[in-house]
Amino acid sequence: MDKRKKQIRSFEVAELANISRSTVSRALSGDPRISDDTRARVEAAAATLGYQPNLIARGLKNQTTGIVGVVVTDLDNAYHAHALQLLIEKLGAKRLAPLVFVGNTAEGAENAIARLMSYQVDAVIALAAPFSSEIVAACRAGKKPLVLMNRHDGPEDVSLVYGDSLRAGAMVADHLIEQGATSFAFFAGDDTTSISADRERGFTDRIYEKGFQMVGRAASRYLHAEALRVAPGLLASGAQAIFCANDTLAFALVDATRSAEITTTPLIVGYDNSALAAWPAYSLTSVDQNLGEMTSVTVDIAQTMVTGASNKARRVIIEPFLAARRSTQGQARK
Amino acid sequence: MDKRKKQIRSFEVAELANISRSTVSRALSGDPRISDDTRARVEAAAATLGYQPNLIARGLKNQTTGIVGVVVTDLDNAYHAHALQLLIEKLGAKRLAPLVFVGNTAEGAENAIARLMSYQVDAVIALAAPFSSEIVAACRAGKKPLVLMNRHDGPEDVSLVYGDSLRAGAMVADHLIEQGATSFAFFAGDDTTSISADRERGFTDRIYEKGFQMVGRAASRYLHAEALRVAPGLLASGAQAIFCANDTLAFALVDATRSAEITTTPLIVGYDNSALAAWPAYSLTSVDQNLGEMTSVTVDIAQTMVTGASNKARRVIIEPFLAARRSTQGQARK
DNA sequence: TCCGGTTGTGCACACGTGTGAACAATGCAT
DNA sequence: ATGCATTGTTCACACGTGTGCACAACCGGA
Repeated sequence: MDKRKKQIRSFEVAELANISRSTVSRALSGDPRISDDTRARVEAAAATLGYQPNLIARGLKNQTTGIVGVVVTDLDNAYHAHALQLLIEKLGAKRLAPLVFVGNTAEGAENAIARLMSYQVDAVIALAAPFSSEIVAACRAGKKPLVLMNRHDGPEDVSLVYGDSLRAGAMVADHLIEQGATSFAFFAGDDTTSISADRERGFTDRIYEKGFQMVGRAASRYLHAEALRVAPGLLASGAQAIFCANDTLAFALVDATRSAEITTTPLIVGYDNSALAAWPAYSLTSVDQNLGEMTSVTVDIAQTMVTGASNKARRVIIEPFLAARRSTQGQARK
Repeated sequence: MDKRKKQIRSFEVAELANISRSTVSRALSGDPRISDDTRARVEAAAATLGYQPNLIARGLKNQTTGIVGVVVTDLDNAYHAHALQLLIEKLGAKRLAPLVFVGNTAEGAENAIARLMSYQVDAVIALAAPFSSEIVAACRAGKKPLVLMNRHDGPEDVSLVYGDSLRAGAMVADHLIEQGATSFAFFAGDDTTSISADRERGFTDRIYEKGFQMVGRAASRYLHAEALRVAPGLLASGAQAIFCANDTLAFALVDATRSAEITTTPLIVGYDNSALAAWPAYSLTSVDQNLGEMTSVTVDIAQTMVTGASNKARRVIIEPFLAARRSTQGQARK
């Protein structure tokens, strides 16, 4: 209807303060050449009019928008959803705005990246994106800094932030050996990234190093239903302790132990320490990747690149820790 | 380093095609006044150069950015996370870009909205935002259309999309009565929105209408740990069937029945039909709000307002349905 | 009075795009 | 040959902002 009621611009502020538009800009940006009383007058005028600068126009002029593209896949996975939340919160705290795209479908991914670049984002954060090669190419073409979360391989010019999967695998092995287990198995995921493979390698290397044997292995996509079908075969291996590449797999495995008729329940360890792991229904021992620190470091890197303080790609490894719960207390679970 | 390698603009395309810049713009936007062969030439040039229009500049000129602000709270709640994922996907399918803000902290909320408006979003979608009054005020001041998801009250000029909680409550009551229950209880949430209250009213009204009695009631925030502390008191009421305002509450209630020493486990119904409800560990009967349709309608409304096809606020009620599982099969659970 | 320095402000341009209006070219009828 | 409609293209401006440069005002010293 009366949509033509104009948005208030810096011009209106200048008019009210009896001053030129450029002085308004300088006063609000803290230019030292502006006298204190005119600055006060400008600020008063801006406040009464409720002036908010148009960040689109500013972005066009300054060639920097304050927008960070975030590419994420599979938000059904609680771990990714939590990471996204932390990213959004921490970007917001640094006055960066996240433009989020979900790239599940392969065709949508290509498209999403193109649109993301069209919006002149200052940086791109990709979270567990399987199609990262296109992203890398697009960011390189557009000269945009790129941070990959949860991947440990990539070209020289992209930043990497990821958990120390090898060390985590070793930690889990030590913990299970301490609890008295002597035969072991691994429940793998189907990552296109090699995250699952690293967890497995760190685990098995330590097992062998300590003189024990791996007696079973299975793999499944990170879907509860599918993992549930695969689980009985893994349980049949008779392993006393099973390390799962992911909490979802671990929950399915626990569910399988309940429905199947087995004499002894193995010790079970998951990965991601999702909220559900702490619930009494599972009380699952799980590796915590320290997502809080991981996301903090990620946005720090992104911001550093944006402000131009440095454009050197960095790679940071985050140390995980183990949240031990009932699922690895051999005696308590008879 | 060599960051001064210029981004290719429409000017470069025009240069390559031996044509003026405005003709490039018209050719790509499908203006019928452009001859077919020049259009083909322009498209070829754009393709070889990999031209992607600068949406920031376009947004400034057209006064419409294609960006939709999404405000969400509490992404830890799997239900919200899932809704956000669907919103992002469906906005993407309509070529709208979601700028996401999390407004958990009250101080951050005010700030987030201001920045959101500064980015000249075309519309705002608020998902279960408790601080909606500020959002309404900001959108009204900025003349931006606003869609509230999962709220059934609001001013005349904002659109509302929400599930029919009263009907869902009645459906649950009918289902439990069918299963043979004769005494009932309700486990309430602490919504600032009145969603939980509606679910309760629809439920109890039907219970009374059928001549039965409510014998218990408890309330908790939507946190597993807190709900777990409250649950035993509710179980002590001896109700044969308990309807929970939320799956999280229901899961806690189920956990409580396991740890406590009770002779008969009540029938339990949750709300949201989260992924976990289908897992065998709980197999929880739950109300499905039909999030797919809800989010579709929401982005449809947003898009309609953006394209200017209509600026009349709409309110749409989504019909829920019941996913019945083992938790309400009286005989199977002895 | 003139000059040079300091301090505060305004003019005009640029960012990359879309679009109304003007204009060149062509065909057709008078 | 001239007027007129049609078709394809270009010119010039606007969107709202930041900023280099010029410039006004003022002061102190010669």
